[in-house]
Amino acid sequence: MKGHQVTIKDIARALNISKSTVSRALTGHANVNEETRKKVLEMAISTDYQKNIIATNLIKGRSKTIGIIVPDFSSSFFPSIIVEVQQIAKQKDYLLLIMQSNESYETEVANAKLLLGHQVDGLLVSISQETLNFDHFKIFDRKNIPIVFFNRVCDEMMVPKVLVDDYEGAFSATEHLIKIGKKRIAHLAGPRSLSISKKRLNGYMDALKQDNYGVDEDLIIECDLSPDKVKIYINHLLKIKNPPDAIFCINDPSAIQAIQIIESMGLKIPEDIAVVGFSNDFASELIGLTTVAQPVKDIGCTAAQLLFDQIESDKKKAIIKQLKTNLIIRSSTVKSLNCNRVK
Amino acid sequence: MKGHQVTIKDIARALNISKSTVSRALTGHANVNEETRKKVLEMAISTDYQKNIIATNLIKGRSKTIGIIVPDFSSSFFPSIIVEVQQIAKQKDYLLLIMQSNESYETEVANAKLLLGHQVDGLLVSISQETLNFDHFKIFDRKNIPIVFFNRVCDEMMVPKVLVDDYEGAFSATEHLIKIGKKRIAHLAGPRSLSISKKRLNGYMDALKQDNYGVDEDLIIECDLSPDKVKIYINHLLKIKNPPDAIFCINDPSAIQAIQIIESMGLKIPEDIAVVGFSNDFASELIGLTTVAQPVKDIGCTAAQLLFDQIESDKKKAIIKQLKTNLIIRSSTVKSLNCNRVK
DNA sequence: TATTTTATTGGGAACGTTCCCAATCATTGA
DNA sequence: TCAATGATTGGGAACGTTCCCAATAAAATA
Repeated sequence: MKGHQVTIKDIARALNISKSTVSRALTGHANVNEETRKKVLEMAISTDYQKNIIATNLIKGRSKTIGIIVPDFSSSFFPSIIVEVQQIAKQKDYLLLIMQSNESYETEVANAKLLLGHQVDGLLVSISQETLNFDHFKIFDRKNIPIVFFNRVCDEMMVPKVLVDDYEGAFSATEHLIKIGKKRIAHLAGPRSLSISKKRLNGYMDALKQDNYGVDEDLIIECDLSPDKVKIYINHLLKIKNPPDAIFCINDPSAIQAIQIIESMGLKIPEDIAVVGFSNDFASELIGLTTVAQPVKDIGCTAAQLLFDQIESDKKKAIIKQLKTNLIIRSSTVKSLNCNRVK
Repeated sequence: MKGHQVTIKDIARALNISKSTVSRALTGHANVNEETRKKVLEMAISTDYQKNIIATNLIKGRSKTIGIIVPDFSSSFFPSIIVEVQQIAKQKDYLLLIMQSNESYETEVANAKLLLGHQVDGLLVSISQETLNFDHFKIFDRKNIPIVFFNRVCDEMMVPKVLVDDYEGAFSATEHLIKIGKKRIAHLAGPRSLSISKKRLNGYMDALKQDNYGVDEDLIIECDLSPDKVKIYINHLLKIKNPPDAIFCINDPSAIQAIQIIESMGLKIPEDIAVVGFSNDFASELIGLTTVAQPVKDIGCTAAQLLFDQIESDKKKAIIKQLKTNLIIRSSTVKSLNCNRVK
């Protein structure tokens, strides 16, 4: 179906000039007669000529394209970051290739290979929860294609990373639960494979220890991030002999799920059980979830900036930027606070 | 910084064979000695060889790439559709280029041109609220590059479109408000430029007329889709001399905003004012918003399918698929219904 | 008038592939 | 022994650009 696309050659033939001249006229290069240029430009418009960026990239040996691999679009977190990156890429005249790993290692590897094949000039990554092997990213490093990790990072690679202070965030969330008088604080932890899980777990445990609370292993559940599993674990937590009076969840979606389950069992939030999440997704404000806010815009900008710094400067530097989190207290931990849900 | 990428030529030189043979070995073509193939494959792996898809696309005259232009990522609606499209594209071995117009006509035009330059084999579009001129899409048609509109469509182009029954959805939403006894039902309408706005407005008006309710022009406010504006209009509606007892909003984000404003003024939902939205975003279930659900998965799949039908079959057909909506009644219109927000 | 300078142009290689066509060689059959 | 067949290979054009280098013509200088 795709008919013949107009090329520089067609314009050259039609005007009876060489393709070199047409190329010069179109790219705004010097040394082309004004009259000729005008004729070329007119012809280009009237024939719907559109330059083949692919061909240009091939000859220039760079693609003006960067890739980003994120786990999913199931909350507002990654889409928000992508919006920021997209904006910076656009302003640098780069194309952004967006890929989802769907939390699958295999898909992530396939995505990485695909991006390599498409000759990306740089890569942003937040790894899947399954990823333990990083060979597919090390290839980029070997080929000198800059790579920047954000949020879910690869510890063993010496490349720039953008993180938030997960330990500190988890610590203050737990401390908050202690301050409002909770005695048995559970933690729905993330998969052990992710360093953010470990850091948040440590923040949680250290806050408990500091206040002379014992760490009860029964109250810590490591779970993968699929919704079905979360349901099972929350239900389990509510049914143990000495159930928790608060739950600090690894992220907002699981915290929101927890709230739904807890309320459906007739328990009161926050009186019976208080809930805290992590990230401050769009939905969290609406349902009144107390959560550790991550500076999404800043994460996106910083990661993109670090990437372009490397692309443009040709030097490697394994900077680690750690951004601040911010505990936002809402009605899932403090009753009196306003909550915008339909009562 | 970007070093020399390994090419087919390098492998050929290293093994002292021709690049034709290497190409054949790598593409799995017939007529290559098993031993030679093995050597080539080994060398490819040990040198991190990655085939340049760009070059292949150039020579094959197609890009195995499709583009999608959506207004934004500010609700779950478009991301959800993209996830579906992404999945189908992947399974067809196509790359998906995701662009956002940010509700800006100019950006949309730039996006379309960029996708043309990147030689997309097809395009999916949901137009921005500013778009009144469609020349940038007609170019695709002239170049015989298939295009499919979804949700926010271009009426004047004879190409496939995927729609939901907006009229019917709005009608049943309004009817629902009438049934629960509301007398002054307002409508926060979308921008006149979008046909979905008109259809939803008509559905709203016809439902009122059918039940012998007069249409009060004071209760219909046309607004663009920016959050600030929505705030102003809702505030206005609540302050007119004879204020509404229900509001049917053009979409979920504005309905959610309406709820926030109404509650912050001390009014009760749904007793004082009932609110209905449109789309059933992720957040809507959480806050108990009654809404007209759109089948996002189906929209994404259908649109992608229609696009690939055209790409693969080479024939044009201006099918219009109209999918069913589904009114989901929650606590923003019926009090007794469960709502999962933190009380 | 002869020579240099300047403006404008065309030719052709290159980017990394694919793929057609011929070339080579060994093997088979008559 | 010779032609025919088959397997395997290499050469080279092509995709649509960019860009270097040379060619041409006109204008300026000597």
